[in-house]
Amino acid sequence: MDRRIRIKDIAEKAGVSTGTVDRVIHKRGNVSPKTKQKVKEVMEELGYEPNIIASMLAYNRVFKIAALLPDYHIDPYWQQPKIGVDKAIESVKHYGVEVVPFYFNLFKAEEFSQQANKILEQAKEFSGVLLAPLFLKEASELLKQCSEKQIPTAMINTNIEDSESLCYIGQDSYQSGVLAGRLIDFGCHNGDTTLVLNLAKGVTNAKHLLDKERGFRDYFKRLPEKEITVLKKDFEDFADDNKLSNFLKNCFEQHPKTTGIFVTNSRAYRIAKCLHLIGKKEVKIVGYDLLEENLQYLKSNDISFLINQNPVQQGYFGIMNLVNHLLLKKEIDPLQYLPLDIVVTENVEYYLKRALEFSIVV
Amino acid sequence: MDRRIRIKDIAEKAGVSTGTVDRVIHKRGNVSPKTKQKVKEVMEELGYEPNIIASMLAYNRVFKIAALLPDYHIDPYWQQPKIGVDKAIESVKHYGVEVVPFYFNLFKAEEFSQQANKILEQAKEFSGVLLAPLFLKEASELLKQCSEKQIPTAMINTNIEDSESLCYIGQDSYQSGVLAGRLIDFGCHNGDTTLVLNLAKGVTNAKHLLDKERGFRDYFKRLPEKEITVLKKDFEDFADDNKLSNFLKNCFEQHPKTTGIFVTNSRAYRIAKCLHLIGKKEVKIVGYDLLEENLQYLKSNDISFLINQNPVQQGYFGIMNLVNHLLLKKEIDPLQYLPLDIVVTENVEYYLKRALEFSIVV
DNA sequence: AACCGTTCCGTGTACGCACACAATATATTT
DNA sequence: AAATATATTGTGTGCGTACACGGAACGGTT
Repeated sequence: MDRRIRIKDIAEKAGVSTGTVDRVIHKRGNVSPKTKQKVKEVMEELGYEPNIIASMLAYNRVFKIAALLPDYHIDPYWQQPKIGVDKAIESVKHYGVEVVPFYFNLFKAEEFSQQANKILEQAKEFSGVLLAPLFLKEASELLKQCSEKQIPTAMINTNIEDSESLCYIGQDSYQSGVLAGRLIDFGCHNGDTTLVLNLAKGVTNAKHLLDKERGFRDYFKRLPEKEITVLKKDFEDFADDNKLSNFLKNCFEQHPKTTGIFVTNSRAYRIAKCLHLIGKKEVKIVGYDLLEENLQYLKSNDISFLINQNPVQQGYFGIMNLVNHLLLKKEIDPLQYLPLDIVVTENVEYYLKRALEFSIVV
Repeated sequence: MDRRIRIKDIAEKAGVSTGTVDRVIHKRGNVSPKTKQKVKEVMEELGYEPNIIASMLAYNRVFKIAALLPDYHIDPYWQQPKIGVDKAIESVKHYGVEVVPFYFNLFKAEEFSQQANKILEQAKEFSGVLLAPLFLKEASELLKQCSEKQIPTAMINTNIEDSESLCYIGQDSYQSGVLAGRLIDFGCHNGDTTLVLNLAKGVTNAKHLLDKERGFRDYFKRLPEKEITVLKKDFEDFADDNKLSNFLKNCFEQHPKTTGIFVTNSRAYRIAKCLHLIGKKEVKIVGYDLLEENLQYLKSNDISFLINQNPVQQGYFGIMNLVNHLLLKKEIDPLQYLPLDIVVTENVEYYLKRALEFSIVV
């Protein structure tokens, strides 16, 4: 009855061959302006929509995508984007998509560059690149090179603005800071102090961390009824119980009215543990990410809230956007903010389950 | 090199024709036990995985799915699952999937039955049924009939347990009640009263509403440090400002220490409006769903929290699960709880955006 | 041995598109 | 005007699978 329009139908109606229609569709040139016009008209009139299935079958080529991500042996957080990437591969392997992972130590910019160069060396191999551009300078360079070579790139976790990247998938750092403010606020009283804590090696003034802090401060600035002091601290030796405990003790001595701590990355569990050690139980902690270590303390109510960065989805959508762009020629939204999920004991289970089962396949 | 194994490869290695392999794969019979065994062995050995793309192209048949949903003109909430359904259609239309909607008045069980019968009449047409089984008795009947006719069904919004349905996609009602308890608790003090309010026409003792209430009560039962009184009320004339306001006024007179109201469906905005009218500003409201009407009051802080039921995803995954089952023969998880998103002013934007852009296509 | 009915199996075509190659038309040069 | 280059168009094959059709093999009956 109302079967779908095929290339053949267009060809017949336009009085040309399917080859010519094909050339018009794929802009392969070698078509006279007149027939090109005619074909386009007929396509418009009949409302042609390509049959992707048949297209894919005939296309018969492998798309290789490079994925440049932090080594998840070094930071467990990065297992999660990898899970998402794997799910995506599973979903689209029928389309002949392959993903080649490249890992770097997330504390070493030079390793990032090294792996980036590896990718660039075999650039002809790759139809797209997924990356976590943790290092501004080094990542910008890679993005530039890819752009020159016409290789689309998708960024996750960290956004490098004004880059030529196809898209960024991740969270709105500023707004996640604002949200953290709101969450800390639930346990705050007038005159309290609250601490923004960055636990990281090396003084990483990464933009997304600064944005979080700014959002956090802005939340409290906009609060008319309460006066809250916001302090910002960095601490590098977060892996050492003693040092971290002492650091925290010091903080409380200097600022005894500290009632909330906002940990700007996934290491809130370190704080929860050390607060336990030094016997501070009433301090509210807000942190990021559903790591196993964090979940324990969330369940025991030592961590009040976790903000979920949806890392699995970041990996999944990163690949999917590249595929949609490359195979389906879809328009890609350059800025794709994922939701800022508020996670408490009562709803954590479902986020974990989703992260594992997440697969929309087809 | 390591190209994928085709039917042809198996045929050659097994010393038979592709037709025979095809018969084995599709269990069409007419294959001697011996060759059948041989073919299976070779498939196993070579690790055959069907090329879905080619399969779909050759299959060349239309899958019709019936979607039995409440009429969204009567309750705006139901626009959202429809959006999800439409997105799903968009994603899989290339596979020859068609969805035929059937709408019923969500306040009239007999309309549900009526539309269900329409579907059953043309049962041979449909390869699957998506439904929101709002009415236990009527829906059970439909599910039974479909099961007998071997038509897979997917349920959203409301779960009918022990039915023969392929899957349920929605939220865990009980746990969403628990979560609501936690959220109301943020603004509660010892000795306060809190109100569970069901705004619906007809005394719908739907199971999922009872579950919500039970979860809510259980949350407060488990609270050692506070003593909170939980009241449950139904009110039918929720569309009438005056009646609802009077009803609320009455409640506050009888229970002056009421500090929180848990609205068990998407009509929290009605309460927010009437609290405004009667000049009660300090009462916390927790409700469901990101309806336009609710969002206004969320932004003005008259509603404290909204729990997102992910209605768009319900529709989307409902269709997708049927497609995965029918086309890809995937194993389907019979119980798929979606996350219980806690929505506040600071993160609402991203949930709205996701609902609109949500589409994983491919 | 001829006939018939099963059971079993191979061949061929279609699905809609991509692309290589062949074929024709048109322009340019000699 | 012929020869050659170039632009334009048509044809055919392959992608991997599904399925209809027809043929071969086999067993049993007369």
